[in-house]
Amino acid sequence: MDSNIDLSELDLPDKEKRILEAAIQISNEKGFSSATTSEIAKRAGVAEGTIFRYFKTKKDILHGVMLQAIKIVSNKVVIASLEKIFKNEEQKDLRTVLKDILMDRFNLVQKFFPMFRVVISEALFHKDIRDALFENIISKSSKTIMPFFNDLASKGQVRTDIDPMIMIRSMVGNFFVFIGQKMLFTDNFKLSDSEKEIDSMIAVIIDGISPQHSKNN
Amino acid sequence: MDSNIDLSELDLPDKEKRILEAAIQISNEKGFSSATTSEIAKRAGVAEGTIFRYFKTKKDILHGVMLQAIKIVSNKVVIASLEKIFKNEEQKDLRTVLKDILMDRFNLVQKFFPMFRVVISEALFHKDIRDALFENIISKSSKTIMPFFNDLASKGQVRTDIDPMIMIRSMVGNFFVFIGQKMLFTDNFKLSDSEKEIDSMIAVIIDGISPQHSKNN
Amino acid sequence: MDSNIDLSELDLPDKEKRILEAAIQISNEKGFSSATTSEIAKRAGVAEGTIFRYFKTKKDILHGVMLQAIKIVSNKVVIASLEKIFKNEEQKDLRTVLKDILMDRFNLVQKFFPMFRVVISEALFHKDIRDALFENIISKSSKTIMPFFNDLASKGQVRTDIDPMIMIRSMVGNFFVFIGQKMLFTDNFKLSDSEKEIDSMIAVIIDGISPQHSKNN
Amino acid sequence: MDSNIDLSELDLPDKEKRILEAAIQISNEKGFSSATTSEIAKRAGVAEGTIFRYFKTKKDILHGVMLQAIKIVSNKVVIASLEKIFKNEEQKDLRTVLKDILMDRFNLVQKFFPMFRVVISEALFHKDIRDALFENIISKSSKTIMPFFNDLASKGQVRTDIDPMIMIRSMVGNFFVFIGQKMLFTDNFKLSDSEKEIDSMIAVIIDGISPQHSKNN
DNA sequence: CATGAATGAGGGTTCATTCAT
DNA sequence: CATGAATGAACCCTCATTCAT
Repeated sequence: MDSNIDLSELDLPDKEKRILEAAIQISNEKGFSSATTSEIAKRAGVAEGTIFRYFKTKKDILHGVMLQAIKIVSNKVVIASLEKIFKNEEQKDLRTVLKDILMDRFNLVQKFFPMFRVVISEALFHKDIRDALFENIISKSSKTIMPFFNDLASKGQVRTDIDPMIMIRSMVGNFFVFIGQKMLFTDNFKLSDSEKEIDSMIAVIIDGISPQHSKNN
Repeated sequence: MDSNIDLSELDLPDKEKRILEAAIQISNEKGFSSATTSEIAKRAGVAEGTIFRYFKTKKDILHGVMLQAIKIVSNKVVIASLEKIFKNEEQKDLRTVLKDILMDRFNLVQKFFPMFRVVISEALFHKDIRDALFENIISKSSKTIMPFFNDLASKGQVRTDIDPMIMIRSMVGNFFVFIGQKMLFTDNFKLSDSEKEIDSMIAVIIDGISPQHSKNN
Repeated sequence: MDSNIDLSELDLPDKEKRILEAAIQISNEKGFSSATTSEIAKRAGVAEGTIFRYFKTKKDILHGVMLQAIKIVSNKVVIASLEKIFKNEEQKDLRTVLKDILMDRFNLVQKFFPMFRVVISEALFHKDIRDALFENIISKSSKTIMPFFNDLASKGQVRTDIDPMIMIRSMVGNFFVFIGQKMLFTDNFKLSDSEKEIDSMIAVIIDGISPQHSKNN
Repeated sequence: MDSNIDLSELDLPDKEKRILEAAIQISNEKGFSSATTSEIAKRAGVAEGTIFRYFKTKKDILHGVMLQAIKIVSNKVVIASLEKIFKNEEQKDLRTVLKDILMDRFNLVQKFFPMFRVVISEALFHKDIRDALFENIISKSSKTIMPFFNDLASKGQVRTDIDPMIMIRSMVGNFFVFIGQKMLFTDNFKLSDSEKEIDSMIAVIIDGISPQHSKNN
């Protein structure tokens, strides 16, 4: 879990990037409020004063992290999602599409886990972070996924008797518990080792925990 | 979210209890590392020095909180669970049993949410907390639930083609996302308003997101 | 100018007194904003943190100083003034009364010069300090002195064709310039050396700078 | 009190002038030690580094200000004073001459009040500033005013039984207290509103506070 | 056992000054 | 000459911890 966050693809001054990376790294190790600006500066290889040229207050570093998280999610998670999905949905069935998406998302979350850990831990206590999370990520993602779900529904691939929100939540819930278990409770986790587990998980998402006799014929 | 944690049923010196309650309350509001011993003392109605009679360091307060959380979960969640389940399983079907359990669990989590929020936020960063969580709660719960699941399986009420762990995870995942959404993103949430939502959720857990035509006949 | 302010007669906790004294001493040497809390603590013989048990912020130390200055002025300058004046006015003429008062006041200001220097320098820039100065000292003193002046007027000892305020200002002006010159521009000033100067000054206050031929006969 | 100090008549590089003006303005608002080089630079419209091309250290800015103050006083206050006085003294009596001078001086001090406030506040604490003040302004002014006073004395217009220094001090004292009251304790002060007050003040300076019956006949 | 005054290390932040561009 | 990013010492202030009462 050495948190080599790579913000290099972002268009930021070198030092600002290094400060953000250092902040994420250290916050990932001990939580944002336990990360000191002095340590962040040291890890970033800048003077402590330099931090405050780029971020007015320590809290603003966190906002900077959030902003990057939002950008990454917007660019990579949501938009890339759509493309992948719409390329695939014609040829493949729901099971395969879901697997593609989840595997991809797992890789992404794994890569940005330090960042997400920080954001989540802060969201637990600060409404403003939660609001940013909601407005920029959750509601945006919802708006993107909804049409896809409606499309699936119209093709008879998902239930129509249930609010799509709740089905999405099922996927998200499975996803997060899986992630949490792997990242927090499993040492040296490798996604490739878990393919079977993911298949099973998708099976449960799609068909539930009830016996399958009636369904599969 | 006014966090009236009540530790009164626990066998602790009055002051220790009040310190723990105060620590939970304040940590619930701003996170443990942002809670100061001075504020905890004030809220607990004791002198600051008194805290250090009961807890060698501030971190030990957290361990105290963990310990209580573990006791509560052991006593209430796991054991009470079993009793309820085993009383009911003969008469009721899976759907009803699940709903009973979940509703009860929701109420519990809601009541102890402050404590859980603190534990979770700390577990995000401290392996020792995670280990305590795992050994005392997760693995214990697993051991308790597994036989029940096996029993369900033998009665043909749940799938046998899937590792029970993964099915449990599905339930847990749905549970946590629901809890998270309600407690963190919904103002003035009341569980009673959500019964329909819970029914749908259970439907998805049991039958998945795929269309139900073949299944229900 | 070694500023041995002595607040011992004031009813304050020992440490608070020492902090105030140290703050006055150091501010007297370099100005309040150049005095650091670390140096104040060192001079007061307390830990830096101790300062903040007694004064919430550094600025509050200044308010503390102001408060003491106001108390001293209220108790010593204004009230004692009155007593002295009313004891003497029957027997002595204006010249003697003025001299008594001024000499006494000079001694006092000299003793509390460090404190006054700090207050004045802050008053130059901060309206709130000026307001405190005005309400607690200036207007209070005015109210005390005015009746005395009116009394003098009714006895034909001072002019009635001029607003008493302006006459008081003349005394105050002479007083301050004298003080300023002695304390700031004269090394090792001793008041006793200046008696003749004070006599002359009083002569000018009373009779002005115009030739005295017509007057003295 | 918007401190539009205008140093334009001085022979200085444009940027140096702007830096000095900005320094005076800001120091006038919050005191020199609370004025930051960054704010001075911003107000002057130059880069922060540029300040240090013209002034080796921040303290040197203050010396620069002092120097300008001295020049202004030398040029305007003292020299112009003389001219005015010597032009008028033949035709007018002491009262009128004094009024002319004071009114003119008031206008000047008002205009340069920001600069004076800074100089005075610094002089309170720094002997080197006091020394500069003394050598360049006080003693110079004295030397200029003394002959004028002697001249007045020889014409029987001022007392001869009193050290002229003390009479001058009376004028200066009245002057400063008046200025202080108007500039620091009066909102939106306009000199023109105070003509009567100034007349009274001059009356007190000239004739003192004692009753005038004997004198005026 | 309980207190809370006292501590001082270390927190976030500011700012005069430097120097590569 | 002018710039402004970078610096780091020093600032004010907080807080877990101690200890005399």
